[in-house]
Amino acid sequence: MVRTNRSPRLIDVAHASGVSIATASRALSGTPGVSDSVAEKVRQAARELGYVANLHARSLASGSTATIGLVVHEIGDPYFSEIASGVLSLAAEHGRTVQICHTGRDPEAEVEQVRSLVANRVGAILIAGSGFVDASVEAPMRLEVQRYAEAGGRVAVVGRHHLGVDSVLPDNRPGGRAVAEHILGLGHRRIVVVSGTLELTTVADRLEGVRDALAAAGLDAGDVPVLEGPFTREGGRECIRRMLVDHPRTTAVIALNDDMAIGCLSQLRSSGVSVPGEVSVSGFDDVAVAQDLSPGLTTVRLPMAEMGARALTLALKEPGSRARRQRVPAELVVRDSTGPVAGSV
Amino acid sequence: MVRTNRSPRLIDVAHASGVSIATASRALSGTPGVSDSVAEKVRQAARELGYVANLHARSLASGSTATIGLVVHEIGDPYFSEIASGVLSLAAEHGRTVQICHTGRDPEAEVEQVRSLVANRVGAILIAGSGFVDASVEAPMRLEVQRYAEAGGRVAVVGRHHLGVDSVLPDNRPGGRAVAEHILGLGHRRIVVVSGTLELTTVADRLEGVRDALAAAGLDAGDVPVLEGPFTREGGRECIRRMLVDHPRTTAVIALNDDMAIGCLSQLRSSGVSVPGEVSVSGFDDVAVAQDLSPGLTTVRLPMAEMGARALTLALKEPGSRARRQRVPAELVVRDSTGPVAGSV
DNA sequence: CTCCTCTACGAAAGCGCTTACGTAAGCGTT
DNA sequence: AACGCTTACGTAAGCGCTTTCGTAGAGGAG
Repeated sequence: MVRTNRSPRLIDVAHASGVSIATASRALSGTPGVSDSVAEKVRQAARELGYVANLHARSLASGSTATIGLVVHEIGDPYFSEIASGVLSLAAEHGRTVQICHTGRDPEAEVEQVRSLVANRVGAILIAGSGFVDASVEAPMRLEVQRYAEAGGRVAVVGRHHLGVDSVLPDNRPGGRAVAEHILGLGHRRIVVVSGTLELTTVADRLEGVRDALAAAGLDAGDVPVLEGPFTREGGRECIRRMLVDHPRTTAVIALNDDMAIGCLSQLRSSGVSVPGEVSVSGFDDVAVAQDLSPGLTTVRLPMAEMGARALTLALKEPGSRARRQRVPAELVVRDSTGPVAGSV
Repeated sequence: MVRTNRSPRLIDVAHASGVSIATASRALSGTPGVSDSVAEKVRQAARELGYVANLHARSLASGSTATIGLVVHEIGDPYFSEIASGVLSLAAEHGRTVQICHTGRDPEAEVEQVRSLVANRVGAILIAGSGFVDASVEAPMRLEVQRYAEAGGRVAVVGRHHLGVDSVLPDNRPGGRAVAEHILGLGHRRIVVVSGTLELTTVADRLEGVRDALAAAGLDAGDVPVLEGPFTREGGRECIRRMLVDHPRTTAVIALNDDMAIGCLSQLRSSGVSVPGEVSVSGFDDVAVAQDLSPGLTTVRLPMAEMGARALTLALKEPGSRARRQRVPAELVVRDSTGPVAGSV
């Protein structure tokens, strides 16, 4: 902490405005019990002195913090940085500061980070990013979060269930179904799903949706190979390489997030496969660049920034008697990366 | 703050290990003056109780914080989120937490945010993002930062000069020169620069570099129009629209960041102009998607994450007697969005 | 054996705020 | 006029730590 030469304290403001420190505190924090005239006098004095409350002292005394903690998998990933953007903007409006940590999708690091946020007595914790299908992996996190919540802490998650707290949940399954229907509607039948690790609930849910559509179209799940790779651009490239070898006659690729889809486009281009001429590609998320790719990426739009903001809103609200769930609609956005199956043109 | 039912306090640890609270404090924070045997006993007790120090109390008492503040223009922007990623990762290694704020490139909001970080007594402040050419716009920021630094606060900036503090500075000018030379080397002479507002020093520096190259090639600055727009994808699109009307014979576009370049590619494609066939396009920054665009974007690589990490390192170091500057090399990365001028093939 | 120097520890004073509690004044009742 | 109620403010007790200062005991020097 900077011992700013003479950083004014509350007592200085109190003296300057001729009131007690208690009254000054009340006036500045808007606690009732101060006449308007006195309150204004205090605020004036504070302004003139350039007084700003010491956050730590305030937190220590009041037992509450204006800081909210945000845990993401990787802040450099557009999906998360857009969520963070929504959180930061809304938090700023509420005069709250945001402490961000990223975990590199490591479940242990995740628990670690949450623990440290709890220790730092943040006012609320926001957790963004998929959970894990495997309950035993998810358990420590769930425990930590529950303990915090039961002790009165506020938690909200985005894109994650099974944690027993308020959540903002994108329609992953309906979204998956929607893209798949779109692809099927274009006549594609030799389809491949390019997927992140099936350990992630997000992946599982989206895949579920895709399978719903396939089943509805009378396709067997076995007819549609699922290529699994890292949930990143590189993962997308890798899956396409495998696809070109193992499933060369594929006409459509359903990638389960935009990152992978971008990798798919990249690798298909390098391999001289035209999109959507020979192979159609779809993504999921609608990250900002999706529309500027060439071809523009057909994908499912998730309002990431809004999701972040809504999670914060939930966390800031009085806790309900039970965990609230807000569904966020996923909207199919058709662009140029998908087209009718080649033979059918 | 969560009044965790029985969140153990230092005094609990002290009692449990049969020492005074002072000794317990010293043992846990590693302050000398405690025998090894006692220290170990205390640590053991702390572990058993699940004790974690209250950050606010510690900060209040000690006058220093483990939190570092990071100010960026817009966290949703890949340039900044990649910098943030570097900062977060390194901070985690040092056991420091990071508070991020974004300002929407609004100089006033920027000062505001810095002020609030100062008020919150963060341990160090990192500021990422271009400054403003206009000294009068930059002055309040400079003042705030200087005041903080003089009071002993640690500040480091990335991609920004004129603030009189430690800085990590990408080679914007040499980088600008390098791309421009590359474009010129391909035979282009009817060139347009697509630029963010010239108010930004980053833009000005890169443009300077471009002009260096043009001059060296015997071109007059007047021969190369500079189209100014928002420093975003949409800005890039907008500039291309103007270019197609006002400078229809252009064969190469030098965009001063990747975001704009991506917008340029997008608009050129919509307008049916082939890249690099009819028009070459280059960017600047090498954000992660640049390589996955179609065509892959020729650009200038800046190691954003590393820049963030280096700024943090500077801020964590003992302050030097004078402001340190670290130059970060900018490396030309040639991909497919640039090619020889059409007629010359 | 006394004096002095270290070392290891405890007592207690804050850090800058919030807030429970006390009190004096103002006002309406009866 | 006495009583209670409300409002507006002051007093002071912490919040959970760090750190200064003081002291007891061990050990060495004389």
